[in-house]
Amino acid sequence: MKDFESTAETLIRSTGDRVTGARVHVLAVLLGAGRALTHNEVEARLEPELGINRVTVYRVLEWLTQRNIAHKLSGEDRVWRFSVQEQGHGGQHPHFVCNACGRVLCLADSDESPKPRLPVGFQSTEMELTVKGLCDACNEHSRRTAARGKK
Amino acid sequence: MKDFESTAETLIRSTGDRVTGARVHVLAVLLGAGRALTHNEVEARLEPELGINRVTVYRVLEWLTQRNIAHKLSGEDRVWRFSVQEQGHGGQHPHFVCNACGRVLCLADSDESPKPRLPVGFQSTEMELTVKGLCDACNEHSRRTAARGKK
DNA sequence: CTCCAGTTGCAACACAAATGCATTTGCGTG
DNA sequence: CACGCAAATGCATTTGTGTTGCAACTGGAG
Ligand SMILES: [Mn+2]
Ligand SMILES: [Mn+2]
Ligand SMILES: [Zn+2]
Ligand SMILES: [Zn+2]
Repeated sequence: MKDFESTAETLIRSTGDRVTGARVHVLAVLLGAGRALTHNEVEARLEPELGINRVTVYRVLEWLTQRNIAHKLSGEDRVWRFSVQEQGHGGQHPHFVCNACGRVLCLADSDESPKPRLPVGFQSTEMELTVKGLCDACNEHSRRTAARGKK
Repeated sequence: MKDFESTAETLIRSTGDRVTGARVHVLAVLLGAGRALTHNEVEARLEPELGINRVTVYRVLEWLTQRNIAHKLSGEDRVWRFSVQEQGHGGQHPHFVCNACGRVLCLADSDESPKPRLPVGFQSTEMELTVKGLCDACNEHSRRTAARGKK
């Protein structure tokens, strides 16, 4: 908890921009999440007595993205998800989305480059890979359900 | 035009469901587009005198997706885009998004499978690859602008 | 031609995200 | 430490996409 807040403060201070309560608390939430969070999930994890406004959370998340402290990604549910830029993950890295619970997380960079053929005149600058499937929890759950059915 | 409409009618009739004006016209628009269109783009290309309702367009696009005549994909702008399922493109295929004009189109399937490493307990069922860059038109445009700047 | 399940139109709704503007605050300066 | 002000925030309102409930309409089977 407190640990995430001090890490957050350091990261924010390093940008040269203002260190505000909202920024520290929002970033601390992201640091402690271990996965990509929606705006709503971030807001739900902020203690209510902090009185941080909904719009402020939006703006802080946007600011974190611009400063490359976090990155945002769009999902099938038309909702932005934000995740801290973990070290070891390059600027571009694949993501995983659980088809059952919707969890989203960043994956380690794979060395390979698929590079599909583009039409003539087209030029590629970046690439985004999303892997879909079942996360550990949902996988375990479905395994157990199947076993129970067999009995 | 008329050609797309008859193709559309054939495709729709083959589903066994009702062949309605809205379905024929919406599908004809998609067939003539050559790229993925948003709901708004589809609506804009429908002649106003047809009097096809906004909600109907949504429902037709959804129906086309369920019947695998079209497929929908989510973009960074939180807007669904619909594209006819072209033959030669498998159920899963990569997509291209132009960073300048936002054009979205389907790419031919690449034979390679990148398969990034997943955390333990995770299971992958499908994968989505999006290539970003400049389309032919925007590429040409930026090339010309650069040349003019040099002069 | 008749009938009715499937389809459509319309109004209202849901909900993430953005915007305008007044108020507050972090922090550099003296 | 108090001051000043650009940056940040809170609040109300708006925007944009997509959805839902329900009454009216219609494609096409019989
Ligand atoms: Mn990521
Ligand atoms: Mn496609
Ligand atoms: Zn899951
Ligand atoms: Zn373009």
